[in-house]
Amino acid sequence: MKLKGDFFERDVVIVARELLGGYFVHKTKQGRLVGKIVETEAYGDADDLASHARFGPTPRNQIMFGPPGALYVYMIYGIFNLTNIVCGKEGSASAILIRAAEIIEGREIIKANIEQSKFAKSDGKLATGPGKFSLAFNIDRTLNGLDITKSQQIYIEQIGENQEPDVVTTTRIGVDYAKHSKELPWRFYLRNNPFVSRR
DNA sequence: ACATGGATTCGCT
DNA sequence: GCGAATCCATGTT
Repeated sequence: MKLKGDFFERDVVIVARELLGGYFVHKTKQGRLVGKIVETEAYGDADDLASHARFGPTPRNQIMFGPPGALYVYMIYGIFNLTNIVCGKEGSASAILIRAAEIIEGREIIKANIEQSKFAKSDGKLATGPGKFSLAFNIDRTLNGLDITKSQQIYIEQIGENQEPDVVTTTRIGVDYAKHSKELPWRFYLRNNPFVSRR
């Protein structure tokens, strides 16, 4: 079933873990793209020195302060877009970075999407990293603010699993600048899944 | 107005 | 392990 607003209106760290195994769905003009989420990171409010919210509300990050279930998409290094989902109550700032997915449906379309970029390669690995995930699933900044709990175009399905997933909890990638916050165990991935971006 | 540097990826060493 | 590619948000002057 599709995830609704109350799922995202909770602590970002809890939601980040529970998102693992969910199916990210984007219905594009070319066809349906579906990926199983295998790696996430949680980003918090002003106390989290790795989060865009650390400076308070700004034009770029204002969507993080809005209602849960919204997409937060921004450009990094002038090259890639990164896909996040806003969590917590309206007025609080937090979001989950989707870092990697296992392709379930739309592989050929996704390959073509990735080949459009000068800086990503489609051979072998398709959505193994946040930049490649966004490319693969056609997520760009025009979708910033889209409510995935109401959209028919983009949503996340929770699949009923027989058993609890085996989750690895560790520190986040690429946040060495974040002083003490870089030690927070806010990265989650499915153990032994080959599509996780790094060990 | 200006300077800085990043929630990345790939290729070369 | 390191540097380049390349845009723009943010903090500082």
